[in-house]
Amino acid sequence: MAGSCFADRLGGWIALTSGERAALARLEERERRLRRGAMLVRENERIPELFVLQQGMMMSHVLLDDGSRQILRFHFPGELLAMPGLAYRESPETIAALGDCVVAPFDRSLMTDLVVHHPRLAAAMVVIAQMERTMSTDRLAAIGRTSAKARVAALLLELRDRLQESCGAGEKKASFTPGVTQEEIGDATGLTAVHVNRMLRQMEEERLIARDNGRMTLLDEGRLRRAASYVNRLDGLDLGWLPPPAQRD
Amino acid sequence: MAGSCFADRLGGWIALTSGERAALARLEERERRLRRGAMLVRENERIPELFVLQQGMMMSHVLLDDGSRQILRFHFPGELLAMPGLAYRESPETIAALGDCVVAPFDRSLMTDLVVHHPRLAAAMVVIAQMERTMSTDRLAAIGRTSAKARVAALLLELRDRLQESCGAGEKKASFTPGVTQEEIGDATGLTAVHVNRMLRQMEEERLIARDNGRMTLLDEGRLRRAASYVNRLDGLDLGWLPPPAQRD
DNA sequence: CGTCCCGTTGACATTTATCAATATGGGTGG
DNA sequence: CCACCCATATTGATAAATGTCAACGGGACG
Repeated sequence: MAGSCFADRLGGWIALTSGERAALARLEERERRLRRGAMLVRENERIPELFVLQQGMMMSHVLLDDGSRQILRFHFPGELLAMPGLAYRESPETIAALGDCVVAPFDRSLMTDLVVHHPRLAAAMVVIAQMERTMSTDRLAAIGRTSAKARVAALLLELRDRLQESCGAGEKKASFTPGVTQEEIGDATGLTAVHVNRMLRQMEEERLIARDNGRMTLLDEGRLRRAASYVNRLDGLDLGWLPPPAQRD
Repeated sequence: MAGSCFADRLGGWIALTSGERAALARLEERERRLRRGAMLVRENERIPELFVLQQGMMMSHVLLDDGSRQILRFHFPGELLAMPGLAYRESPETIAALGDCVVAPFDRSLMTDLVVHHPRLAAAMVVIAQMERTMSTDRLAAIGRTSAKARVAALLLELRDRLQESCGAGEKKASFTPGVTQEEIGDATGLTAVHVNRMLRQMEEERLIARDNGRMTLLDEGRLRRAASYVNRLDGLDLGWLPPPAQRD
């Protein structure tokens, strides 16, 4: 029975006790399937539950008055969804499936139990929130102050790194399938689909990337990384302050 | 003595027990004064401690290779600084004083104690992190998908709202002193100082705002709010899932 | 076999940046 | 008190980056 996607991801950072694993498994007792394009949570609507993404890729976005869309974050298996529900009555963002997905819905009250009985997991929630905040501010700086090409490059690197992490792959592969359209890349980077296309072509001509069908290969990752001033926020963690696991386990 | 700036702010959202107040007071036992322009934490350097901002206004920013700057967030009294230190070994951002400031430094280990002995405060940390993430994504959407005028308007509204909250003021005043230069507004909104100036002038001509010396007055807040599609993220909180206070208090 | 979504390309428009010059005002040393 | 100086604000002329509109192709899928 699958264990827990979220526990598997956390387990990559800290050694979980069996008691902690049991508590996390409770978050994923139910499951819900979503078709490509389905909305899980809608902007400005009440947030009934939180979710663990088990399979597939999703995104959070907002729609502006003029109909344009800003994608705030892509989500990969093992991540928690709708976390703003821990602060707000209504969702500040829409969460939708990029492809067919499976999510596990759970009630906020389970989070209450977690915080009370498993302080170390509570601390892990704080850590995750800080990581997400940092990735969000990285994107902010990219959109505010870097060129179109740099933004696209940064997004490609981020997608590659997060894709690989969620697959639990060992070493980094230069080749991967982004799984997002050029329009989605544009909505994530604050560009138009047309301009994203031109930037990809330009990067192809400069031998920074190669494309074949939906597949993409990073030909010169060092140069790409510098051009984008990209930092992988899945690295460089320091969890030394986390408390020891709860005693009762 | 002095109590705790952070506790005072938290107290606006949840009724703190005396035990909780005592725990929070430990975060502010030391104090450090900063002059305008002083750096508290530098990008890519080790994060020695966390801080509570007690007096003055600060900002977090990053510097790009080409020398340009992106301001990620403004900080007001009662806020926690350097929270990414809970996840990363090295700071992803620089934190600097916009004017003369007082901060209280404290060790990460105090956060560990807090999480273990005061689950409700641990939950509050998660809530704060979600609020900051949401404000950050609001800015992201503004920079990615709205006009220069809308971004400036949104920033003015945000500064006003947060300034007032930190002063514990009751009703909203239309008139306030932003306390930031046009260049800083530009670096926060992804614009140049020159263009910020033009946008302010234009908003003045349209009778959206009035300026007198450093003071600014929002003449038509409704229109401004719509033009910026601004939402005040200090409102709309739902903390219903927070656990009860620890028993030993 | 049609249709729709996605990618691609060109011509042109618009927004915003860049560069340069001029105020303005407060602070500082003489 | 005065002369100067620095940071900030303001304005105009021009350039660069990116958006908009329009058209076309290919592949997936019903």
